[in-house]
Amino acid sequence: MEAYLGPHNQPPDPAAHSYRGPTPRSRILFGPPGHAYIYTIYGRYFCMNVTCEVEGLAGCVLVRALQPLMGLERMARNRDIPLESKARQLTSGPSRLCQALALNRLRHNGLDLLNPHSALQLRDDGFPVCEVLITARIGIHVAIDWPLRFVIPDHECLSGRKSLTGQSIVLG
DNA sequence: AGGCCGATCCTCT
DNA sequence: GAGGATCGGCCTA
Repeated sequence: MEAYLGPHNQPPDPAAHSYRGPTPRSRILFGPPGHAYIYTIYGRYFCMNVTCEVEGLAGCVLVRALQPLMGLERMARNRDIPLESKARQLTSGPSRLCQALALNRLRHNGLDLLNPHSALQLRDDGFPVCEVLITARIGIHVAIDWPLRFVIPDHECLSGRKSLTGQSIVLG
């Protein structure tokens, strides 16, 4: 995951969509926490974030990768890649995982991920994360060395193998 | 009204 | 490792 900070932070995060204040696209970021912010990138892909700050402030995490546990064949079909593809090919990358889960801006932007009636929900599956590596974010052209990317070291499904240098922290 | 460009992915070398 | 696809959104005039 990667964090993108709202303009209330000092210094403000110039890589964030919320940098210049609310716009029609970024209004979800200024809403309540725990909601999906999905945007179109390069005219053909989507990326999904989870809003994190209280209503009125912006701040989110971009989900860059996930480990698929079930429905792998369906994800492969959604991605239009061979059914026997490895997990990494399915969901390693912010737009790949949106393809795999068939997430799009029209249907999923703004959904409350903590509402048990939502079509898309965020739940704790109890996965034991014991070590997190903090690195620079990927694919941006400003604030390129801010330590705001959080990864599980050496995980099979990591996106962007590059820039794996950073500070390691142990949880618990 | 027009122009620029991106929190990417895939293909080809 | 480099380059093209592709278009909505945001800025400037």
